[in-house]
Amino acid sequence: MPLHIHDTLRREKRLFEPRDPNRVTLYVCGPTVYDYAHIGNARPPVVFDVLARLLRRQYGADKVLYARNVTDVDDKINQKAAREGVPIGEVTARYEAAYLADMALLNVSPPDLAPHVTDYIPAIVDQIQAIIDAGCAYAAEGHVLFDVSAYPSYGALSGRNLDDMIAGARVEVAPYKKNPHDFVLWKPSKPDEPAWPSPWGEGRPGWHIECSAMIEQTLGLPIDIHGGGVDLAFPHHENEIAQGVCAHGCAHAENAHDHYARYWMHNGFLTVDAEKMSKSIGNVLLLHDLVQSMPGEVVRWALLSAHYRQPLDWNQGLLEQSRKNLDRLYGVLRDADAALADFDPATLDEAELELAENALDPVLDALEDDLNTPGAIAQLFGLANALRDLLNDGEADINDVAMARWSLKEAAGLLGVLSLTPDAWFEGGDPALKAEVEALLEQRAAARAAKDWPEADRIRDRLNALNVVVMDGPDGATWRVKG
RNA sequence: GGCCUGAUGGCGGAGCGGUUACGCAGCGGAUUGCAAAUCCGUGUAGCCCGGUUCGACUCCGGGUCAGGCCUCCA
Repeated sequence: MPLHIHDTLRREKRLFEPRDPNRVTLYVCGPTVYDYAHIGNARPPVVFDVLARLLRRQYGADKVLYARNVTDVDDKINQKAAREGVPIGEVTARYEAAYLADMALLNVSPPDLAPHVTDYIPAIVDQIQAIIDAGCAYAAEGHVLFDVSAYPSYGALSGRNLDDMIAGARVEVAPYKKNPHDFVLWKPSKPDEPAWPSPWGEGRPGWHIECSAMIEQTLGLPIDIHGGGVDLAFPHHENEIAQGVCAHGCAHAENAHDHYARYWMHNGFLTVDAEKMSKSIGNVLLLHDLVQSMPGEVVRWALLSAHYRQPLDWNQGLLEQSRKNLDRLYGVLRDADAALADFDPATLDEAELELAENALDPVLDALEDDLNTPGAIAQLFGLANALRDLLNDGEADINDVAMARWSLKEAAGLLGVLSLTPDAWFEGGDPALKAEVEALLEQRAAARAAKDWPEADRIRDRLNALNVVVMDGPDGATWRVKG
């Protein structure tokens, strides 16, 4: 089944057809680097990382161009820098570095492009000028404002019309706006704020223009897929469309919005213990903290355990279950690796490799159905169970085991999980602990050989105190840290 | 007020007009010095009211409830 994507704008699942299969373009709104990312911020990069993996598999790694911007101009950044008394660049560099490090722990592949707003000011100024020249924006009191009345399709993405919004408006309107929903493209900076020269005076870009300008500059319009969180659909993405379309004089074109992006994908919100994350409730969970206390794959698995458009509740149960799911898969992998210790992969022939490849189909089918990651996970268990059956079958052909193991790893790679060795997963990656545990296991092996069960159990208790579970097997004991 | 989602077994969570989702947990058993892992077996669903249909968890209408956006939050 070819890839289908639920398009927010058309509100239906559509067959994905790139504009150019040799150059598939994907843009996702990235972080504003003024603080550590919270767990909700991690959902889009993980979800769209899976999409990027899928696209690369289908169109070729070098045919996909994935851009995720870094917003390094923002009032919150200015406030943070002012409060700390440091230059703005110090704040943005610090949090961008933390963001990238945390993303790496989640096994998120770096996007092909990570444009920074500060590197694209000329492109932004050019696009604003083009919008003015098209008659869709006006300068007023040092600001440049987009004139929503000049773009008839305004509201197509979020399903609103201007009349309804005016009726429901409860925000005070700036006096220089012609229409309450006109929004800022460029705004003047105070002396202590970052500023760049422009035809309208020293200032800085508004919130929405950065994305449309960087998209045009780096990917070219229209792009294939634009992604982000649902909350960005309005006003951010709505405004991006208006800017991108109008900068190209397409304000009155039929299906004008198609001149900006061909498919829109929005991930659902994340709650914490069934409540919205908010600073007033005090339940904001920082990704940076989470990845200190648990493997990144657990976080990643949890984020992928629900369909991306569904809401996801972040809670202890979800994390425990994610951990257990991964334990199960890594357990099969560990046993398979033991069975394949002396196996030479070169003995697999073409036909066998093709069979192993075909085994991925159920997983691909799920992902191609609007990125159904829970479905893909179910199929991953199918592959793991098939591998387990082979391992339990004394008669099984070792080549079949190797093929099944390959399929499982490959499928997991599409989701970006099972990237560690089973030992690294179970042993937790702490060399000091590993040395201590192995010393104790040697003593215990001696005690067991002498059938000194009380001593063996005393050692098990000591290991237990180290948060370690011992598993006695026919070839000696293996161990794992408890979840 | 406007717009938009969703409601599935003890829990998480999918697909599907008729056939086991999947995982976790539970229960019974096998195996095990103990334990873990593994294996076998097993129970539990589809918010409410109508309609369409031979047949609906799945389609349609109405209701109830929950959540989101309309405030430079992913």
